[in-house]
Amino acid sequence: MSELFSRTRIQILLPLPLSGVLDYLMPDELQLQKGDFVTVPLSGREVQGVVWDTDPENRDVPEEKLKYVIRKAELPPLPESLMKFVSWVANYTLSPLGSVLKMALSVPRKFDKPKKKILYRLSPELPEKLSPARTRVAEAAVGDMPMAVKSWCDIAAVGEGVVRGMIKAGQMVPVEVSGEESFLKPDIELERATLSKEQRDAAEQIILQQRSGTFQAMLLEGVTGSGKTEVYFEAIAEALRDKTAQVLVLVPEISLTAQWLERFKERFGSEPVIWHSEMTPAQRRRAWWATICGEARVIVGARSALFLPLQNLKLVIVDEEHSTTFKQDEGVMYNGRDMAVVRAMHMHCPVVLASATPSLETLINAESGKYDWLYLGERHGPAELPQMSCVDLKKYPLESGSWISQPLRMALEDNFVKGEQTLLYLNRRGYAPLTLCRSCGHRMECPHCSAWLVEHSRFNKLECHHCGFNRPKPNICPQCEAVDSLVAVGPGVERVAEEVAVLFPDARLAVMSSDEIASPASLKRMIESIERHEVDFIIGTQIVTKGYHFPMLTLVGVIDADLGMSGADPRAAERTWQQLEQVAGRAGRAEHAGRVIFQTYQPNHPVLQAIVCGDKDLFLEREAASREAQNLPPYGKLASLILSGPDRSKVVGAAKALGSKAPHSNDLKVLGPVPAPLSYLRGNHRYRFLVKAGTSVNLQNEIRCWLDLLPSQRGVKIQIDIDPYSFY
DNA sequence: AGCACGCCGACT
DNA sequence: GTCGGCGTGCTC
Repeated sequence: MSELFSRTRIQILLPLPLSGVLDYLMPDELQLQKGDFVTVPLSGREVQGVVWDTDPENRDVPEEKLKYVIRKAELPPLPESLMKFVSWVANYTLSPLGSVLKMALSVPRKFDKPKKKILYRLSPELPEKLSPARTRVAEAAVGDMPMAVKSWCDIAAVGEGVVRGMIKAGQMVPVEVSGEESFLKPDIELERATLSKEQRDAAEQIILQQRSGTFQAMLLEGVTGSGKTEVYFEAIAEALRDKTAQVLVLVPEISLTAQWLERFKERFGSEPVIWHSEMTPAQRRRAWWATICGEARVIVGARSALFLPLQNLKLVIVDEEHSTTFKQDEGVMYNGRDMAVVRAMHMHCPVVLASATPSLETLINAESGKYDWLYLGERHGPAELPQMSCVDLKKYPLESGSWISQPLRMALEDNFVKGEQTLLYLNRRGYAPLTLCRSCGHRMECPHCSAWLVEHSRFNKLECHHCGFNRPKPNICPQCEAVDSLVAVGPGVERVAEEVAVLFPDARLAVMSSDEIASPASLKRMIESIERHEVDFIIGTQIVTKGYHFPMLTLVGVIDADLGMSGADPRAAERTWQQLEQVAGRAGRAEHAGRVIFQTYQPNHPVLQAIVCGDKDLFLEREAASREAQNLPPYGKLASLILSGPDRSKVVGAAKALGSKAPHSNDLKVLGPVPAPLSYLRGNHRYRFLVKAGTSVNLQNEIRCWLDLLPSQRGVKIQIDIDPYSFY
């Protein structure tokens, strides 16, 4: 009987943490193809998924278990290139396939047809005379394209009342459209910035590559202010001459790119489509639809934008490619910069990695010729760097409770007297990183993590920077009950600010850290205040390295240049270099010459030496040699495995069992298990393995086989991080 | 991710 | 004796 009906199996991938597809039956009335969006039953509920395969011969699951697909969504299918990319990322990161799919489908109500909307366009019969505001609206029109009231207000820079008034007067007429409101098209014919010869050459190379329709990674290197953005804007404009081409621009933190968006708007007449995780459901939906329909031409986004259903991707840009924010450190752990290269490879288009301080990985790829290398600005020879020097803290010891050495203090004074701005850089939030009982030696630690609680004097609180736990600062030691015995040890930006306030009672101070800056708007306010020279001393964490220029800033003091130069992180030196270089780049941008003073206990450390002589090549050479000697990325492959769980003995047991089965060969070493650098985090005990392998080893396969030797232990979670950036 | 199944404490 | 806590495990 059942043979009379064709019971065709198809394989559906659901956006759930499942490692593979589930089989379903295809109803006769539906012709389902790979990539189609469908709704299927799953243990009593309805779930949306994607047809991943249509192999009717696949018979692993008994037929009586199979259920029918409920319906097909009216939606363009998931592009095959995105399916390929999802599979690739799952395989590379050792994540469940469904978890990766979830990143591509993280859009609410995407299956509902967009509902009808009323937009407005100019009436064909406009009166001769219009008020100035209404004239602006009339002139802002793009052809006779209908737009929402809000869009009219934005592009004409008028209030909503003006547009509403015109509607009432019949000067604008309503148009009913189905679907989401369109995004404005970028206008590639607008007048462009005049490019230097060097910029034109770089842009030309990207354009040639882009036209050839083949994959190529390209490093676009140039100091801040050298015009990298104009170069790739030019390439974007050229790519958009193809009327269906899409361009993807990845940026480290979309919330910090207001200036970038301004420049884009100036060049292309409208804002690009934006994508990041903090968007509202309605915004996400609109951007996602515009992307899958091919209407979105330029998409700017955080790393998750890589998983958008782009139809005709012709160019990928990764701005600030050295930024570690491209690395996702939870869930599916991927590096947005590296995955952008893979995405471009699948799409047969070039990818441009832009930075003033490229990552060592990218530089080595450029040096070996694997990536094309485009420079802006003289890279060799004498650079116009600020005058840099070290203060050896062994020679000029700090007084107790003071973090500013005598030579630095004199420089601060000198600069203050001259009426110029000074930045004090310390990458440590809060008041003090450690609170200690003077009478019993008790350290205030987080109850959920093996980490000290950081004092935040503004709120009189102690806070854990790893899990967010916080408590009021006690007056009595919780251990020995001594009264008023708790003392702050070590500096944070708040404490340095306190010291500056004592040294310079008349000076105007600004503390810049993520604690002070709650929103992009408050950041903007602070930057403008600094630009207006309403501040004499800026005391800031790495938030100040994010590419602002303060023309009146002529002195930078680095409170602790040794921070982050020790420890197990193979990229610590490089990161320190990039941060110090970016901080140094803040000094003396305009006509004022700048100075940078580094306080250090290790004035002979190669990183500092290289920075102080301004010898970037020397530093990179040394750093590359050191990584090569240790077989670390990019000369070797690295993965971290973290076992964690609330029961310490279970975690240790599982780690030992796993350790005894660890693979070993000439080309692959497993180190560990050892307690992870934060051996207790958010209530979980953590043990870590590091897997180091040669570049020819298939690291993922080795780890898969290794983990398959043992059944998964309940109560113990295994986290795999391929090419880890975080060593906590 | 949901949702059911399942095995131990405070209620009518 | 039941209601319900959320730990574990499966979903085609």
